[in-house]
Amino acid sequence: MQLEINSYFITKWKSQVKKGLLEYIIMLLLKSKPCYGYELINEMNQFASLEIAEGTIYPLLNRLKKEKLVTSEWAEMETGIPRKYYKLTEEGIVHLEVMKQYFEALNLSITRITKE
Amino acid sequence: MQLEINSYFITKWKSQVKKGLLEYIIMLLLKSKPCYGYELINEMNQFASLEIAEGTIYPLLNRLKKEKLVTSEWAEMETGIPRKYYKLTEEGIVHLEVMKQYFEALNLSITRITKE
DNA sequence: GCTATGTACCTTGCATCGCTATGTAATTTC
DNA sequence: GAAATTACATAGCGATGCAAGGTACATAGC
Repeated sequence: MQLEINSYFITKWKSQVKKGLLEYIIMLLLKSKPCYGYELINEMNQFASLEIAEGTIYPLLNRLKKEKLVTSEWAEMETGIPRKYYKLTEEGIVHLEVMKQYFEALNLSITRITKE
Repeated sequence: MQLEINSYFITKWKSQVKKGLLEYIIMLLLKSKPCYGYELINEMNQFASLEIAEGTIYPLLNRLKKEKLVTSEWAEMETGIPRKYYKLTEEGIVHLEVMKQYFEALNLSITRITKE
């Protein structure tokens, strides 16, 4: 008997893994350089092979802004549509550090369990 | 000016990180040995420093059972309250492998971005 | 015996957040 | 001038961790 993968389960799971981790990854990316929303979607896809929807990124960025972890600024382009650039605040950097510690500790535990 | 940590944000974030990762960690633990629900809470706390509530673990185990990724079996104890032991199925092992690949790839990306 | 604590299971309802779907508007390409 | 791309935004749905509440039995201390 062939064991089949329940792709519905896996798809659902992947989407759940993104919850929280997305916020972390976005903040990591914003720490290295300010980005605009549409750009982040491409960066995520390229660097992390993570497909994310526009309906995910814009609410997320607004949440981070409301929490004062990022600031945004419109940038008029010489050519093309105006872009809203997001930048990590000092507070964002401090929070990112806490998140990093948590994630790395968690990650270590997972690695340990995996190798058991 | 002192930069304060918004613990509410961090608490919320940690809870979000657990979404999805919890399912993965539980399955990893169950692969190494069959466990009962109450035991998993302690194992999680000990091995992963992850505090999880009972209202989290029992619905999660039932979901996994419904998806046929685990089976359960009552074990009458010589002494003490009966326990419901959960065990990863063959299907569960195969799914866990897919999840492992996804998580490790994601993890690699995060490491890369962090060091950028 | 009786109370408190611990073990072990379960369920209801809320809050959060990724995603689909949809919309707007400007720009670029053919 | 039609189609595709860039770039933003929002409403509503679905999935899931958690607080809160419940049941039932076991054990330890008084």
